[in-house]
Amino acid sequence: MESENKQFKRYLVTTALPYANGPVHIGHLAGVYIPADTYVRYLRMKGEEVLFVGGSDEHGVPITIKAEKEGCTPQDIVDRYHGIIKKSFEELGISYDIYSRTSSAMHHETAAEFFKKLHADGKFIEKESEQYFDPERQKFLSDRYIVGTCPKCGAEGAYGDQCEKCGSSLSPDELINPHSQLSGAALVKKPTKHWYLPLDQYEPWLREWILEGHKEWKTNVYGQVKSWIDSGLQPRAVTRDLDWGVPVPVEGADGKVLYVWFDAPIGYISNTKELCEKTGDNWERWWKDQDTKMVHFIGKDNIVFHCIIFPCMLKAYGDGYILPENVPANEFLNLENDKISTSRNWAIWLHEYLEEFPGKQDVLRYVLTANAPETKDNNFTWKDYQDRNNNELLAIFGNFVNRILVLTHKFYEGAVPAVANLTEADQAVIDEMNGYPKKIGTLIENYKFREALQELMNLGRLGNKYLTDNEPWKQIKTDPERVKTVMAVSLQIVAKLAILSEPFLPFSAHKLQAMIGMEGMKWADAENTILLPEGKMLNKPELLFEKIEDSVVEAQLKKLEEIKKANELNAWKPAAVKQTVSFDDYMKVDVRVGTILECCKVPKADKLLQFLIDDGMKKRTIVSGIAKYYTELEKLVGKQVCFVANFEPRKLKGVVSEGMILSAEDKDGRLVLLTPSDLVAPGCSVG
RNA sequence: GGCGGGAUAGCUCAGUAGGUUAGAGCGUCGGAUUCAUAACCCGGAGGUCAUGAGUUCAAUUCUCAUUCCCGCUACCA
Repeated sequence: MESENKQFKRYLVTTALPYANGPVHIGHLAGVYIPADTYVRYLRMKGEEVLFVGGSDEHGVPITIKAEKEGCTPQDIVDRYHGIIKKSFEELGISYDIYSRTSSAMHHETAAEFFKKLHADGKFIEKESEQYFDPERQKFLSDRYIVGTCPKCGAEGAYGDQCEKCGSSLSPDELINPHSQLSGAALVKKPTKHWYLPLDQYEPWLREWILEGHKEWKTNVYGQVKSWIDSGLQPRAVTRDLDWGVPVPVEGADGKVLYVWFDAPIGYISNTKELCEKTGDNWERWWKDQDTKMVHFIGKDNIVFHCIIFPCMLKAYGDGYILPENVPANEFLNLENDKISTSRNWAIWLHEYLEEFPGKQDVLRYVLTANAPETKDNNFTWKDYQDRNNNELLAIFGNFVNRILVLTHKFYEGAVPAVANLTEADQAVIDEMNGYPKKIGTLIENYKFREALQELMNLGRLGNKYLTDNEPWKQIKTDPERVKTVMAVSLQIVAKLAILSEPFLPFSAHKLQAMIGMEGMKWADAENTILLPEGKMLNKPELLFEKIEDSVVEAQLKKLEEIKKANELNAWKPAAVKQTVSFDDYMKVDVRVGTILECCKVPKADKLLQFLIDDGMKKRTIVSGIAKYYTELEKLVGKQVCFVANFEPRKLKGVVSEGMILSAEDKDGRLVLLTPSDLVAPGCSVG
């Protein structure tokens, strides 16, 4: 099963489908799209047959929510973001053979067919469960459409999966007074049928295929897959009650669509078909031929889907579908020491970058490759961006090219001189430079893009050193014959750079190739010593990179600073006042003061503290989710707190809690216990 | 809390199937140079390899515990 030695006839390369509810940012690029594009460009230059497939993931609940919020249709949302994403990828030079979308007709057809066959072959199990139903709209609601009062912070408008006020994750059953976000109607529970893929049945096969057969996968990927398999796989629902997506194509499935994780990876197949239909190619040779090598480029949050679930789907389908040979998942990129976040607008958006930094695609590609999160989360800073541009890309690569071309025009009016009478040192340099194509290529084939780029720069360093060692600007006065050889050798290095930089820096590579009159070179060509023959006329040199000034970086930092400020201002206004309640209703709640007698952490729970409270009559146990904010527990003993005395007891992590301790939630989410300003008798009521 | 990944020079990262002085790039300091976008080239300084134990003749590398960061997942009457 080891693929190390196997020779493949063609490569199918996929990139995680970006979710079309927002634009693409530098985290996506560094983790997925730039490494994938570098890989693909390299393979093409090697003369391999490659298909590079991408597309937008356009189904799922968040898109429908966003549409609801903005008062438009889901299709409007995905049209907008698909447009932005596709265009920005093109401008960055991500060289897809096809970038399509899961709302396409071809995808709907393909995904439906895929489901139908699995269904017909009995690969699913069917289960019925009780779900919330909106009687007015006559449909089942997904978690996100169910709103109610947050059981934790009491905020109105908490969603069935999460309260945005306090950030706690919820299940619809926990919500107080659940009702429909669509109609406002109170919800009822009704049984609904769904189809499940029994992943557990594929466990022995997964073990064999990955744990035995793919020990070469990256540690983060292998480790996570192993832990999933070892802890026992569960059947996973492949359908949902929703009206946005691919309708479930069997009888009795009205109002149901394919679950987005089931539908999205099939998009790789649909998009392949869409392309092949246009070009007259046979799509099956890409997906059903053991001589095709499939590689999925993804981020670490996607490992399970691409290593376990999608392979199980393909395996269940059978019919010769191939499996990925590798899934080089990357870690995450931070921005200025803070997690990138779409909702907090903490990101550098690709489409904005392209607008603000015209012609600087390669700078971004360079920086994100040089600092790619290949083994651990990395940090992007604008200072680093500037340094890498000014001190590496420009100073080593751009500068070397420029010095050579300027000298060639100065000494020889732009005509390449001949290599003659090589010294030992010349030969050593030639040998070294001829080794780079292989060195860099091997690194790329092993997904070590950062190191590969480093080696490319080392070729530039080799050139700079050779030049300094031989000082042609001095020798031209004393030994012009010798200078011809030095310049000729240097020019071959420039030519090599023009070829080998193409996977990483396609725009600059093409610019350089045009300057020295080289076109359509293959990777293997770079192994030849003489790429620019004697007498060849070079075009006028232009600068490949320009210096990035402090002011540019400062402007970007200021922009981020403002986002941070705006976030602080927006995030914390007091919550809207809740619905009016009657005095009688209020009096039903019995709030009292109690004295803390004991306090300890609840085992195996991060957030829970267990209190023993003197309520004036007895000792009662109350569990409260404030462990994060109170670490010195001994200091709490003796303090008085307010608590709800007449809640039904409830079991939390095995401990029965008899009430709820009241605390205030500060704007940063911190919980602060409420304590009477003077000592009072335990058990006295608060009102 | 469970599982996975990570913690190495001022910064961003490599690395060690355990073995004399732990690497690279950038930054910094010094030198040399002027063909080149004040870029290049040479040299120096800079690390108790997160913390604490254990195994070993020997641990940054293996084992265990702890702390912190990231992802998945559980708990917040």
